[in-house]
Amino acid sequence: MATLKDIARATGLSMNTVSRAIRGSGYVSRQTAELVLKTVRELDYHPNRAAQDLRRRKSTQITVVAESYDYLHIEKLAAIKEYAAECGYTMGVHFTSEDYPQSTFNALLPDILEQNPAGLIIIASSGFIIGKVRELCRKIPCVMITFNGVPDIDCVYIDRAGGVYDAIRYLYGKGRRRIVFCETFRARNRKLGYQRAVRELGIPELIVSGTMKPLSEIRREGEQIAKILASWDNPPDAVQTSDYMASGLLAGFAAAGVEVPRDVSVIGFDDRELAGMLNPPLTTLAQPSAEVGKVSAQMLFERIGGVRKDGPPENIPVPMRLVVRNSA
Amino acid sequence: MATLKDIARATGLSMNTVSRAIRGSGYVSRQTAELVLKTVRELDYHPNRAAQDLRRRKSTQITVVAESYDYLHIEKLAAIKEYAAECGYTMGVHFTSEDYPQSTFNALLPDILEQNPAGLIIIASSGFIIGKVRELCRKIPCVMITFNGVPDIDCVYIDRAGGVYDAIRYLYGKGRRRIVFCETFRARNRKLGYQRAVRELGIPELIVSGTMKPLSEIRREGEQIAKILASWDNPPDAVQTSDYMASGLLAGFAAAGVEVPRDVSVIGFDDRELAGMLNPPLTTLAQPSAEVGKVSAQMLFERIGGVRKDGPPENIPVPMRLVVRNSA
DNA sequence: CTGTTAGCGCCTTCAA
DNA sequence: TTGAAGGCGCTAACAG
Repeated sequence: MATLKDIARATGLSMNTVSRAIRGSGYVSRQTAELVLKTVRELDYHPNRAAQDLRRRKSTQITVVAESYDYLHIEKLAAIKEYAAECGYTMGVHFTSEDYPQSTFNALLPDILEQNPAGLIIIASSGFIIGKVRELCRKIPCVMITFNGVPDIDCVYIDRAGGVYDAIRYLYGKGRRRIVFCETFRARNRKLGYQRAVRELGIPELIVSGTMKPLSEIRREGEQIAKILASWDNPPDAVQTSDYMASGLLAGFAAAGVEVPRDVSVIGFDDRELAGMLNPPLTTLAQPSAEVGKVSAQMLFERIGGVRKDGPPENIPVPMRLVVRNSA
Repeated sequence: MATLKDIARATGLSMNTVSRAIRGSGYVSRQTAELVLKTVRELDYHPNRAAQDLRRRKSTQITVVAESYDYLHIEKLAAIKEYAAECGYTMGVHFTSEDYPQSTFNALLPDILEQNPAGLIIIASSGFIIGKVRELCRKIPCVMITFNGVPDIDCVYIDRAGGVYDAIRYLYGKGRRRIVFCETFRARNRKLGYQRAVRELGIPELIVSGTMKPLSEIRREGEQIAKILASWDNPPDAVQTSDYMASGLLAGFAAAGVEVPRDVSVIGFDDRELAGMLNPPLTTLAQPSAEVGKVSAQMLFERIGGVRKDGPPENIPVPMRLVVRNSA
């Protein structure tokens, strides 16, 4: 790879002049500048970021750490990368994953610190990692993407409670009065939104608990739950639950001769890829993944840029969007 | 952040001795080493990778470029990262995406080169990008993850033809004789595998073409195709197609009173998240995403490590796996 | 076993 | 408008 020195030699100028010409900063005659730029192109010169960073004493890379690898993460990564690129930064990525035992957050930390990133975005919700980040953010700007707000850490989270609240009101607006909330893994926030809505609307609180089984069994469980719901003396006219569970509910309702959405409406949660492919296509609350990624990057660069250098931590909820398809 | 100099000052040793002690390379007395390591911990010192790389004249970062952001990419990224970490490398990520117009491959190139990565893994299949990579790999080790092999470039690709070939033979083994191949976007390789299988097995070639519509309409199209297939005088007893299209077929067959898999078997392609959630759960050919990621990383590090420094380009197909669920 | 010297590629300060 | 000198954090080559 060509270096500044190569350009200097080729043009007969000093490295310094070449450097200024390339950055367009400072005083360089038009002719000199043109000569330099031409030579840069000829030698296919690209400045060395590591050297620049070293000299300027600041890194132009941010690092994203994702806990496990949810499919939806890819949209967050893309949005973060996009925003970072606009700010002139590159993005490194790490995964903490149960599939790869050496990839615990702790094991990753030295690698992350050695990279000396300008900032960190951590997608995680485990108490352990939150604790770690609490220490970490004294040394380096950190923003988390979490399930819930965390008072003393910058973080952005999806307003799951608000999303479900909206969904329940939507169902109510459609005339539904017996709305079941079918609880699944990590549904605490959603449940809160459900409860607030039914209380306000004065309709009965009907909560059914899934057994929090692994993904591969959720569908079957959903089928069974649908059959149980259908057999109630006074069956529900709507259900809110996860997309995964909803896939089972739809199959179970079909088997029980209950028609969706005529007899019962179903609203899912997440808008995973499968939602639009179910039968009928699932009305669901979409995770604003790209938005979350973008907002987290904005927060991070405010800290990095010093605009909000030492301000108090902020928590930003991002609203969900109800994607209306055919199931409700 | 603490530097080597800080450690040297704190211990009263020279920077060099400290450096050797930390790297465990060279001759350092046990006492000195212990003192250094203790101080390192106290000051929370982490070597600066940028400075190390600069001095050693080699980068310890690889870069992955992904064309668009398919959900399945996240598994490839995780596997690549894992392998890279084992080799002591970190991973930067870029996306070329239609959603973000400034993220064309060309626009990304300067950023990538400035990072001076030790190697590149490019997940893409457009002719344009392949052309670019052909130039690029003269300057820096490159491995591509593509749809098809590319003779003059290191690449790994999923053996789609072989996967479908196996699936057809599987169906034949189950007694199916009228097997339809339902063509969708980018199905050329798959079609080849289908054609080879039916030729060998001496059963009729039955190809139905989808209209390559956008994802959101594929499901509806699948429903219609299912109805058409069901109305044939001599209807098929099996269909192979994409997971997306299969979701529509299942819905359409259900509506037409055709039972899957009793009357007709359906085998999908990709094993996307939705496959296990359909009704019935879909038997499908799984993309070996993690395997592809790992193999591509292995290839790259062979080039980087010089083991295969100037050998001829290699093309490695990775076999698919038939995930048997309920639809076939 | 330990310290000194030099320099990776670049940019900032200062002087010309 | 240009150039020379110095140093970011680190390590390799060489002395001691």
